[in-house]
Amino acid sequence: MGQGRRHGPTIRDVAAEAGVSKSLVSMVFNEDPRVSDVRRRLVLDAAQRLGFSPNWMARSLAAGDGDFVGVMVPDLANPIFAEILEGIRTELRDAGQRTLVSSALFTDAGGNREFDDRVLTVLRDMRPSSLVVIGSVPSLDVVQPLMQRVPTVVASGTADDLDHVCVVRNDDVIGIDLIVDHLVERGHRRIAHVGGSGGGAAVNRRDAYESAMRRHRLAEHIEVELSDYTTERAIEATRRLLMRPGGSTTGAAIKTQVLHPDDGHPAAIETRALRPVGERPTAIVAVNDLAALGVITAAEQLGLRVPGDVAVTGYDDTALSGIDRISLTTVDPRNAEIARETVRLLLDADGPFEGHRERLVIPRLVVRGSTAV
Amino acid sequence: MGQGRRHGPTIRDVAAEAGVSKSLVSMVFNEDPRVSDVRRRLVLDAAQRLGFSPNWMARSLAAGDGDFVGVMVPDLANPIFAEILEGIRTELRDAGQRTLVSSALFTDAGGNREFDDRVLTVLRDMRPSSLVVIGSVPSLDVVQPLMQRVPTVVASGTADDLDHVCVVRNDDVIGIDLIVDHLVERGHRRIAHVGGSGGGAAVNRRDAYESAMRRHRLAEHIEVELSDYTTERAIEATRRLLMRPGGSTTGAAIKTQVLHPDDGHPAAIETRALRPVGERPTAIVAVNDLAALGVITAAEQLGLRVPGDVAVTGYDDTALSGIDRISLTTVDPRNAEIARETVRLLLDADGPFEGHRERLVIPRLVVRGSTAV
DNA sequence: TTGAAAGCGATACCAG
DNA sequence: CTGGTATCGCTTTCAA
Repeated sequence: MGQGRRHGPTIRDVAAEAGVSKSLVSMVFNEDPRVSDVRRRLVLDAAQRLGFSPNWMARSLAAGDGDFVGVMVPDLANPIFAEILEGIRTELRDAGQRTLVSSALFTDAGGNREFDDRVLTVLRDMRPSSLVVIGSVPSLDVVQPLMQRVPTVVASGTADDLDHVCVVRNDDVIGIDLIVDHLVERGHRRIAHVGGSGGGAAVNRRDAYESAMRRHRLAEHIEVELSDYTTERAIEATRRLLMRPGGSTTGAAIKTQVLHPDDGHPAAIETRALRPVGERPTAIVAVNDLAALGVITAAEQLGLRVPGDVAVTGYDDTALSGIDRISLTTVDPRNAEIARETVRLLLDADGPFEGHRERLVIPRLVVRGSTAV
Repeated sequence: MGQGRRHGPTIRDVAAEAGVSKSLVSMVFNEDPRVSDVRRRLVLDAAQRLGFSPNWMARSLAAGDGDFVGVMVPDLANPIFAEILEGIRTELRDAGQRTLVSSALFTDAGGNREFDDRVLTVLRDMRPSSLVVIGSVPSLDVVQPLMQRVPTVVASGTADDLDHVCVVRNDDVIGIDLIVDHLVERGHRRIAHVGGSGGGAAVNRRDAYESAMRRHRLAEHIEVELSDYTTERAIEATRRLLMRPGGSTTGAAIKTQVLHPDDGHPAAIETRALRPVGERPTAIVAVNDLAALGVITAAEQLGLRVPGDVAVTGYDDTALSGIDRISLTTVDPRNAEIARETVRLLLDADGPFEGHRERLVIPRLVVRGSTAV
């Protein structure tokens, strides 16, 4: 029977306890200005006594609006998204807004990362008053119905051509320009790029790299070795980049120690051909910090010194790059600013966005040891 | 009026479209075995045509049970929690369970990390059929009412004395034992510890360190310098540990370059007193990888080589420790196993847990360069 | 089997 | 300010 008070007190209980009507209780918890202070205290005390707190589901269901900002972070593994998340959450809280954040990624049997669209379903049903997506979502069209109803902003991700969305991200063109300018200034001419694959920012950065090179009249030295955002792919790409194509023995033959991944001891000695100094890039621009790490690792395994023989740059200014032993020159995308702008847009909006807008934050160069002269 | 189809199709629409009653539609979506195949197809087709999907809130509200596992991750900034989360999500999915994960932390104006208990409210209202907390929550008592209703497990965190909870974590005593045994085996006797503060695992690990030292009859060399899990605190602790107390000049005077955090260039030269070799620890056990990084950084800034002058160990086996330039000997807490065990407990439970249980996973030593001989 | 009616917990509108 | 009533979208008896 309904007697079993299985789920805590309801407004009816509070109303009874306070000796008022259920409507009054509802109004009190909705901060309706029309209730008298006396009544308010009466209700609040009763609620306190009963340990009552309004049921959020029932509220959204009835009101047709959950009155909170829904935040989706597909990829929690990426520390920069966690950073942006905290920024947004903080800004939102300062603005007196409630937030509900949810993750949506999992790894399947094959080790592939998949997207759980049920999370979107829940979010939709909860009727958030606005939506934030941090990073890129595999299939943003699942959110499409939601985006048409509430203002939606994608922070630090891409959502090409998608309507009713505002994208806030750092300006990759400026960031890469800063990097290339810096390298050129330090005397580099043979500047290569490791990246270009993995979607979103990767393409922007690759294009920006090529433009910057042309701007410096270094078009002939443009060289892109494909890699995604991971250290592993970057290691492979860098090996391709630094060694003679096809492993030919024309270049200077060098010994390379391949370290065993588990114990750090030499597992094998490779003798392969490095590209000769005159043909080899003296600087490598990686698509992000993680990839830059791969570049450094690969270069050093090939016996090259960083930055002595080859300079390396990253992107994102993750905690990693600030470590003494890494000391990576990189670009700070200014995530705090991205978070701030995201929240500002959300608060200013009083309805779904029209068309597709973009808001670019100006990044900043962070010079460290990996490009020292 | 209600005509504005503001929120997508409902079961009523589907019922009308299919020419059946709303109840039937509900039963179909709840996989009630009593509906005939003909009717089922009829309903399913109609739903398909209308793009209908059942509203999760309304369902939880009416059914009094959301039929999903609620996962809370207070601290998304820590990569090991993200790792466990993905593991749990994957296991749960393989078991055919829906998951809703939510974060609950934000940084306030003062830079302190605060806990947003409203998230717990939502979770409670959604009526999850079970609950997972990844890591430690500041105030677990907020969840208390929930824990009494549904099976709750804390993965990789602590919840001392808390009732109706099962804790799954790695066995810190075994982990630290492995570390200390390894160091002793490599000839170290003056082994110090950096950690002990920050709650939860920190205390366990400190105690385990002291026990292990005593077991090896090295009680006289026990030395703990307080630090939490962060690189910054660890740097400070390590400086205290390696320098003469009070900055006296009795020890060998050495020059230390303090690098400017922004550009990696020397900002100042400190001349302070290092503890003499005979008194200084030859190995430092850090509470976790991040702290170990601080230990390495501080040691090297003081002119010591790692592992040449001092060996360093971490804990957690984060991606960081595997990097060539870091190559940190550490302990793998076997997060995948923790995730697996967590889900197993949840699925086996058919009601809230009784008392306070703990499930310990046996960790594994990962030897790398930072303790090389 | 199926369909009608009574909630789940709260909001919203209405006349009193 | 008050109650009563309709509603939100779905589940769940319980007759038919």
